[in-house]
Amino acid sequence: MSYIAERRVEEKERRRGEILDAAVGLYAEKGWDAVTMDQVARSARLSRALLYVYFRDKEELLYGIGARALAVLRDYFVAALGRGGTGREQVEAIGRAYMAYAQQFPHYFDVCARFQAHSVSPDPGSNEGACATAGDQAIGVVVAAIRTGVADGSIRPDIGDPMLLAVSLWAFTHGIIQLAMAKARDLNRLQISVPDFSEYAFGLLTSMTAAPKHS
Amino acid sequence: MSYIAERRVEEKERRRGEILDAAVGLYAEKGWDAVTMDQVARSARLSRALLYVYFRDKEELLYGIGARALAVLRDYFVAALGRGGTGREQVEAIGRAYMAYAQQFPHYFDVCARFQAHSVSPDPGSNEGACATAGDQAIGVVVAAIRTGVADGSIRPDIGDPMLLAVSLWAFTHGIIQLAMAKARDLNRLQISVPDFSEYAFGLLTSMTAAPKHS
DNA sequence: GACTAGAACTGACACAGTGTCAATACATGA
DNA sequence: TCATGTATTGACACTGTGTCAGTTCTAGTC
Repeated sequence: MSYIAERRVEEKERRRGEILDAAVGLYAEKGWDAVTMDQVARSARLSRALLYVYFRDKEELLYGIGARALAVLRDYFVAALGRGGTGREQVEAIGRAYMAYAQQFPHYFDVCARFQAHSVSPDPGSNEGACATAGDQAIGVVVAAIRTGVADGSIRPDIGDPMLLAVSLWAFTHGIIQLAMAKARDLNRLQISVPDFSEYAFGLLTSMTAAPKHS
Repeated sequence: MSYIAERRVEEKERRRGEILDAAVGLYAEKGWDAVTMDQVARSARLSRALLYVYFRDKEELLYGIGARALAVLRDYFVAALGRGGTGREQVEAIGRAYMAYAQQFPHYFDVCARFQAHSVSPDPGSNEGACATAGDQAIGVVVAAIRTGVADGSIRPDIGDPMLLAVSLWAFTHGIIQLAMAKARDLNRLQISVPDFSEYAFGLLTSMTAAPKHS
């Protein structure tokens, strides 16, 4: 009796995943605005109307993708934690992980950018909650690395609230990547190569948190 | 004979301006995505079809608004130049001008954010050219302030290419404002007040360019 | 093995918005 | 007055979204 119900739930979950797969694939291929629900339905081999059973509307589907994107990002951050020795190196590794992530999954970064730019709707029951949770976890990883750095002396002790620093670094790094990804053409017009810019800006960032040599 | 043609051109320009006025008003009121060409037409008191004589499509209209937005931003930057004594103070004043601008004209900042995020189409004949020009002028103001600062010793001399620093500062500041404007709710959830965050992050930025006390 | 309740699924519809075009109104100069 | 070109519009075709009544499928009941 409840075997069945259980399997039903599983299959529903699996299908939900298939829809997301299809949507992500199309997103990566042509960008979100150019993706139609009909294409998603075809790609997932089901009728368009059924999509609306699984996702209230197109935006809800985007939130579903966002939850995935942020979960992957969090995993990248966690993996970066292991790469650095000192806390400061960990923070730097997280920053580089964000850049690598954006290069590897431009469409995921695009979702992040959308969330960064637009205020999320205050509907707590939906996929948006999953986004917020994954986002909080990601920022939590940064905070942990900062705390480590302050404790081991690799980060200036006067940085104040680690959460404030974490959010600031996030904003900065996000700004770098966004500009580097979207404005390659314009940067070149200003005689700037994209890797040069990224390295330069990132160098500025890391120098910011360094503990002074002679305390 | 050419009196007439001249007046015609003027009137066309004026009407173009009226359309932009209407579009900007609606943009400020409800956000770009919710603005329809029909609303713009009604607001400017002409038929929808005529809009397409003045602007190839809705995106072209957005570029028109963008050109305005960036021109206003450039003027803010220029005005800020006069406020600071040293070059470093000028740079800081420009940053604060950007923040004030975003607060005063959220819709204009929104346009800037759109351009920051999405690559511009490579069509050189259109309004997009005006955007690029105004943008270049704005960044030029920052570069000038940085040069002043390096010359008068208020900015560290080892900052490298002023253009690189200018673009980096732009990216950082933009990142701060974007997060502060869109994520007020989330910041509060993380126990962070928006003004605190802005001041903190901005402080980090300004400390970055400071010349060392004992060179 | 029929019967049924409910879940999964779909075709067809209504609606909203964009961009286009043939046709009309208008103004100017001959 | 007419001819010519410009300004303007109503109506249309098209695309995409979200909804819903109705059909198909499936597990449980007798």
